[in-house]
Amino acid sequence: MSFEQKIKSLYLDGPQKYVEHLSIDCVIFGFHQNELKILLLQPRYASEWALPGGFINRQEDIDDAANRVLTERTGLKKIYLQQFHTFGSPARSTKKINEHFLKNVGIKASKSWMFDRFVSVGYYALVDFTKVQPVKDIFSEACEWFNIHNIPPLILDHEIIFRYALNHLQLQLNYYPIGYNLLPKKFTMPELQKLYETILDRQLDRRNFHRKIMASGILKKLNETKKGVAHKAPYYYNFDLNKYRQSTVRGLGFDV
Amino acid sequence: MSFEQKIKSLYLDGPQKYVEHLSIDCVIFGFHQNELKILLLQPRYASEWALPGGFINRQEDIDDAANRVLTERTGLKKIYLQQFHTFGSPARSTKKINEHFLKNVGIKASKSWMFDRFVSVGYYALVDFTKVQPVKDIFSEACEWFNIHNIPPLILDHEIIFRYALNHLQLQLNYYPIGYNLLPKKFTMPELQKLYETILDRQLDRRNFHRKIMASGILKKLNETKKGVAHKAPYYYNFDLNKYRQSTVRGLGFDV
DNA sequence: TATCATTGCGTTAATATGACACAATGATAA
DNA sequence: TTATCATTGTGTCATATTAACGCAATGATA
Repeated sequence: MSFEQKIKSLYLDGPQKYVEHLSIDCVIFGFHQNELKILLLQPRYASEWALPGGFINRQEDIDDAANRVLTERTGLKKIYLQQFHTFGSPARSTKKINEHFLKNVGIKASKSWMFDRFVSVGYYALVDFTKVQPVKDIFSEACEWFNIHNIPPLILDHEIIFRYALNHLQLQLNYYPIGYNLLPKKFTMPELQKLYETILDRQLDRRNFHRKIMASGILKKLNETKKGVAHKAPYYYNFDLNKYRQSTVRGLGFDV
Repeated sequence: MSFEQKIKSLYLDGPQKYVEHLSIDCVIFGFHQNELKILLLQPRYASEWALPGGFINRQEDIDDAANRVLTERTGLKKIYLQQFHTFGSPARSTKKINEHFLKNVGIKASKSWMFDRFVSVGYYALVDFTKVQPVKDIFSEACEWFNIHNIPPLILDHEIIFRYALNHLQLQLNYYPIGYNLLPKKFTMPELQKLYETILDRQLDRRNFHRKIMASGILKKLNETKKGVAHKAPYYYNFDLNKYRQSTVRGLGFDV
């Protein structure tokens, strides 16, 4: 199917395949070089960026739909995924953006389910940055990582959605261990600490962090140090998956 | 408009007024006689009960829709309301229940938006039990309070929705003060403690509870004791609304 | 007037937390 | 080869928080 055919089919016959008025938006977090990043798409013919999103197949669970979107954008399967909020302002319509897009593509459509209001279910995902191969969708001309402190202007209420996701992630940090999904198999203590600091957006005491995280029992110290590093070489650690999954960790007392 | 007309209009012309495939479900919590209760509806011609719910007007914010549903069922306005999760299994269809209902009412409708799959946004509300006047909706023949430990069989996934709401409320207790919406203007310390114990489903030490809750500064002790009570009369308290609203209280350290 | 379950206020020991000290490490540069 | 030095691993200590429990005051009831 040609690009034009795909677009036409989506705009005109979408309701045969998808649930109308409903969409998914995903905030995909990755951690790289001590920076927390999210994956954004740039829609064609638009100046603003957008969160990766998609629609829900008529016979599909919304969680599955979110997983599908994620796999499509990152190439990863079995991703850590968490629903956090549903956004349902009546102003949530991409009518203008869609019309602008269609005009540029050269397709005429006076009516479309895509012009309607959409209620969007927000999910956030934690992924291993190094394993992601960003893939743009049919509407987009770019798919890139952005540091969470340097987000470009976003369409609609996508910035609000992102803020909600980040806040949810920060609160989550108090109740569940995090890192398994964001870090490589083995990592150093300073790396893990940086991850926590980046998410919480504040400094933590190195020594107290070590004590707390070890007391939770979710880490196993490996008999191996990082090579080729200036100064004292830190040990590698990995997660004890059994304990990791059991532990609600009762947070680590890290408040936002 | 007659009952039959209303039903016909809803089933056949609903999409003109409401957003298809989308609904609201509300878990309405009330506290009475040291018991935490929720408000349930019994749909006509059905053996199982249901959470109060409704649809979203085409130009209505979903939060407003939830507020509307709540006001309709309880008569209360400006209720404490919190979105907690969205339920989107493709199995969420009330087709059979609807067909059974229509058959009993004597209305024929082979097709209806009401037979479709619904994605439902879950809200929970905290209300002052003593001020609620339960009002049943058009589908129902009863609207009653049930102790959360004695819930009758519920339709669809409504029990799961209730469990999610309760869990969310329990977690909330760690971060925000609760009680203003669930208790009368003035109340005693044992009453407040019972509320916390009921929500958390475990006993708390009377003296430690007193100390913690007073340390948070959200209570004002009134110069008045409860009358007509056996044994030592407890003092009345009320909430210091300013401090109540400011305080995230950093929980009271009450974990689930 | 004595009883007694309940309330209000207090104490203490155990534990958790925050702030900081210091030696060990090992690549880098003199 | 050796000194330098930023960084890591581990420990200490004062303070704050928490859990567990004691005891006198209250006031309706017997």
